[in-house]
Amino acid sequence: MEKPSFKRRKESRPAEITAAAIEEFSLNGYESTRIIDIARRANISKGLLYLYFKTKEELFKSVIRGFISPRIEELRTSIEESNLSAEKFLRGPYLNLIQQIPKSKIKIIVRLMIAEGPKHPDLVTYYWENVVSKGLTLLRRIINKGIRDGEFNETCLEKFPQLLFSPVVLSVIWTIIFKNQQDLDTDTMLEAHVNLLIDAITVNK
Amino acid sequence: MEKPSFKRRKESRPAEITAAAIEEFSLNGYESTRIIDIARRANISKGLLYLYFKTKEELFKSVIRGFISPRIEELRTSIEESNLSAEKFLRGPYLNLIQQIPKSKIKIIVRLMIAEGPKHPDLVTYYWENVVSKGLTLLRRIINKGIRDGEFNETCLEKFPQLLFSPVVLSVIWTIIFKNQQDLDTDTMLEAHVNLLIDAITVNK
DNA sequence: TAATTAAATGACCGTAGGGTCATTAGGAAT
DNA sequence: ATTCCTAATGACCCTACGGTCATTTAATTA
Repeated sequence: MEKPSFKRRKESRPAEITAAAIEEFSLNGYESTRIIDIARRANISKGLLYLYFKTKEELFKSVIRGFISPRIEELRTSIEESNLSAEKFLRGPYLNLIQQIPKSKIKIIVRLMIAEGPKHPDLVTYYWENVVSKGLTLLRRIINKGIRDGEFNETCLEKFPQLLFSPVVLSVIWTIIFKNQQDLDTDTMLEAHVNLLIDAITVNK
Repeated sequence: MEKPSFKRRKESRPAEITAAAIEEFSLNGYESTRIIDIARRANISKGLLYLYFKTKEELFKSVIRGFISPRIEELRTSIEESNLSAEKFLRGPYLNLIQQIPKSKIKIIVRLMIAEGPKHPDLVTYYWENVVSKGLTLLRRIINKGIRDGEFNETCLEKFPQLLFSPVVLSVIWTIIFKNQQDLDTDTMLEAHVNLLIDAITVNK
């Protein structure tokens, strides 16, 4: 086992820096995070960080984008590769996916988008195009399939697929803000929500 | 019409300062808001602001509390003073109340709590005790009334009253972040949501 | 092993902004 | 009118931090 040389590792630096940065940004938000803290966490000097990232803002954007991008294909394939009925899909893979979110680091992104979004409009655009609008489209596709197949009634869920997702947003925010006040069993709550909505839109037998 | 004297108005200063502060904080969040900007908006000098508020942090907390408190009685009375059936209450006063939220300035508070909460835990405690836990209790009361009266099935909504509220959270965040990407008809969406949930939990005839 | 390259350092700079305080001036009392 | 009190001012202090750059030092080449 060789002890790591802390010198001359041009290739691995950017990844180490962004990894350190997401930790720090998630702890303190954008403004309160100091470059020197990120550098120290990455075991490098401040100057070296500026060799790889021109400004704090550029580093921030790079962090957000790098964090979101890997998740997107994951989401798309999970949705597209299934041949389940709409109801089975919602109760299975979809429920499973949204149950992961409040436990994953994605919630950091949600908080940062809310807190810093208004000051970084191009980040919002990126997030919209790569996550939100794609997600909405996929949800809408599922609902429509259910309607076509006679499983679901004509429903306003097709107009507002957000309603399928809204408790995820609440869960994420809850776990960020109120974890010291009251725990929330997000797994059970999200399952309950999916059940309720399916009950509401399923064609009566 | 007398032109206002900008001198010696000890009584009205604090209110003027907090009014200016909420504007600035809602524009930029806590860290990025400069004291001098708040002072200028209130037409006073920086020194005078510090005569009424010892620190930026104290001013911030005062702003949040001052903004929330007036809404609380409003909420409580709206809920307690009604003798409607549970279903009628949800479709009427409750829907009406939540439809106001994404259009009101309350969303500023939501954003600030998410962005700054982790750094101001006593504010979170205040918000929890005065808004969230009270709201949950009241919602649970309505659901239970519906069950007792035979309107609703035994339902997990009683365990997770948050589900009745979650699209409000989504709406608020949506209107803050994505207003430049895509408008959301929150009135219609919230109505659709209440309808769906009531459909799901109403006892079959 | 000497020369060369570029990765890495950290002292330093400039500025922004929270907070202070000596001074000014409005208004009340006599 | 004179005196006094205190609301109000804004110049100033000080620290924090984003960003720079001359210098050092690890690897590479000959």
